[in-house]
Amino acid sequence: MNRGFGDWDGSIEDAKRLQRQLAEQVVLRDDFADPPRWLAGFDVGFEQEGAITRAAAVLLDAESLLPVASEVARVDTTMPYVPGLLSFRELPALLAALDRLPHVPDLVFVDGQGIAHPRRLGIAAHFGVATGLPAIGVAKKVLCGRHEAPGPSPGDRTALIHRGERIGWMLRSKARCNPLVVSPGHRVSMDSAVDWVLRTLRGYRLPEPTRLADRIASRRGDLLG
DNA sequence: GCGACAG
DNA sequence: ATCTTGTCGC
Repeated sequence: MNRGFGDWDGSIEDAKRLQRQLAEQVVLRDDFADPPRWLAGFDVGFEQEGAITRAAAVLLDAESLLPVASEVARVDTTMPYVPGLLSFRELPALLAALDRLPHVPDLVFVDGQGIAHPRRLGIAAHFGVATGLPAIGVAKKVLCGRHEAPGPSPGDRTALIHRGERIGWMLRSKARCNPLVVSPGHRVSMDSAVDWVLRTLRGYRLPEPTRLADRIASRRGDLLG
């Protein structure tokens, strides 16, 4: 394919048109190695007052959840942050980081929404369609949709609904912590999306793939501590 | 028209 | 996202 932006002309309106077009290509069924061998987590941070976009990619062994590699890619920031168009700002850096990993992951976790998006193409879904890789979106806040508050225990969840459609889950990953917004991105079912987030938790609010990528992208240190 | 609004 | 230490609550 290209780089994930097809024939986008650079305008806001055309970006939305492309999102609706790419959203039609999203696959919401489980279609990845069973069991997956390699997992990967992705997140973005910024340097120089936002002039540079820094993407972090961490590869983990699916069985042990231990990181086996981590890469950082820096690219010039081109677009401003616009709610609903996040991927147009961050996807280029994420793809650059992906290219640096020593192995192609079997399942990817991206910090942000999957299909829990106004046009069903959050950054995790865009990443999935652009790369063809199975992806799950793990966000810290809701972009759109309504929901009931999930119970207090880890694992408790409620449905996130937008315009009558089921678009994701509100998941309590850890006691006394705000719930996560989990939604499938590509080649992953609604149920597997939450199951995999739960299976990769390590006592923190965020699942390991995203938690580790977060630390690196935000310049807090390496894979230790 | 008004408020909300991933990172 | 980012600027940033201690502090309140469980």
